[in-house]
Amino acid sequence: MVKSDSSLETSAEKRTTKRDPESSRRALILATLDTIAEIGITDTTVSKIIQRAGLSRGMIHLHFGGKNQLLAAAARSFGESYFEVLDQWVQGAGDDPEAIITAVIRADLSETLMNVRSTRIWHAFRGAANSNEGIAACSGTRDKRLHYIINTAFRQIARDSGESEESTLASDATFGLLVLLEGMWVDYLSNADAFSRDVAISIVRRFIAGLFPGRFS
Amino acid sequence: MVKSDSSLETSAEKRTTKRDPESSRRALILATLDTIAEIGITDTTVSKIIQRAGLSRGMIHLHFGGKNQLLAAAARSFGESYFEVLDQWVQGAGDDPEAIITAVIRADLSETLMNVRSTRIWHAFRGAANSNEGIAACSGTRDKRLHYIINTAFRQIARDSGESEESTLASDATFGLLVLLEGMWVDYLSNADAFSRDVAISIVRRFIAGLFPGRFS
DNA sequence: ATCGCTAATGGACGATCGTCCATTAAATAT
DNA sequence: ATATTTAATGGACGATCGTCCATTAGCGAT
Repeated sequence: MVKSDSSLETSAEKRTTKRDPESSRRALILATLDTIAEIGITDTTVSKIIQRAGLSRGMIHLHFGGKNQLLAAAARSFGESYFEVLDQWVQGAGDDPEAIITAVIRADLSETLMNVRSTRIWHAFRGAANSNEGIAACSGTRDKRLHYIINTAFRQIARDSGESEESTLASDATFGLLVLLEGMWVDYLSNADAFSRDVAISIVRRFIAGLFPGRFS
Repeated sequence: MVKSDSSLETSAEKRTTKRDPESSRRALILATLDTIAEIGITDTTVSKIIQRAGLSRGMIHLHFGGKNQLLAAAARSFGESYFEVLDQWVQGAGDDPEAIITAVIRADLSETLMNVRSTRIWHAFRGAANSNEGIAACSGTRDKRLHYIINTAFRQIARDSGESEESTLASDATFGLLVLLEGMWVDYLSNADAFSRDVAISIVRRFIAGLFPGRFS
């Protein structure tokens, strides 16, 4: 009711009228993420954010209640965007667990998800999670979701390979893959130019192949 | 001449007189690192640092020229401390390259090097490296040194295994190990309680074992 | 046309930021 | 004992921080 009120609504996007709180919220979150990516979370101030968004000072307090809550909302939005893309790759992989794992790896290391902007933002939120509970919550949520997707697939692979359901193989593979992907993001962050996605994918797959002989070619 | 001036000098450490610039510098760096570990680099201010160090405001400008230079000095000090410990483990491993790799893994994942304080500090400096050149320089230095140690050992292992000197095996193993260790630090940072050093070591060794059949048991 | 609601504005506020410097005090040299 | 040197002090400074609120302005309802 907040969204689809006006009589006629064009297909693409809203008309740019002066009163659009939803649009303002999105603009503030986007400006926050861009500012963090560009100058770091330490130098991301209220003034810089509203300047980039082209809005007035009071908007942050009005729509989010304060800077910290805006940061938390931005972290949540960023995490959701990540899974929107990831889920698409996973759904495209079908039901085969090996294909799912491959899709997760390819997605996580793709230009769409792993780039200068996103690695900087993610790194910043990771650090801020220690002192901002809102950020910590959604940071943990992302980890849990990713963990679940990967672990489910590995457990099925282990089961298909004759391992007992509760074998440590699946949990070891899950842990190793998550750590490897996290490390890739850090490596990309500190040296994006020298980073090769193909090599990265190859390395990750070779690690998994060591745990599941015959799989992951 | 600044250090060994006074006539008699006790063996252990300096007397705690009121004038000791070297001691003041160390106190400021230590207070900086502790503050970053405790409340994050974003909230680490000049006031908090000098309060923790028990010194006066002017000391930072006097000894380092400003806050940014103090941060850079703290990053350098932190990196040096890391290698002091790592080098000890490596030297204790002797000349066997496989033992050297094992030592690097055990050292990097040891309580001494990987703990709540150090992972928080390292994560903060990684993020700050994007906007502070001094930090970026010493951050890159650490990576280069670690890369060199690991790569040298892997190349020798590859050579002993009959691979050609310039095979990609060694560089792949180096890349994979570094990424894995970096990922472990991130994983520890976001969930120190659930982290198991033994499992971590096992995972890392299993990855390497997949690249060098018969080695790393 | 008027009213009511609320998104939006932008300046005021006290607090705190990092820097700088006049001053004090401790150690050394004369 | 006195002078010189320099580590150390702590307050002043303007800038900027995040928050808040009195006010304006856009939109639907009456």
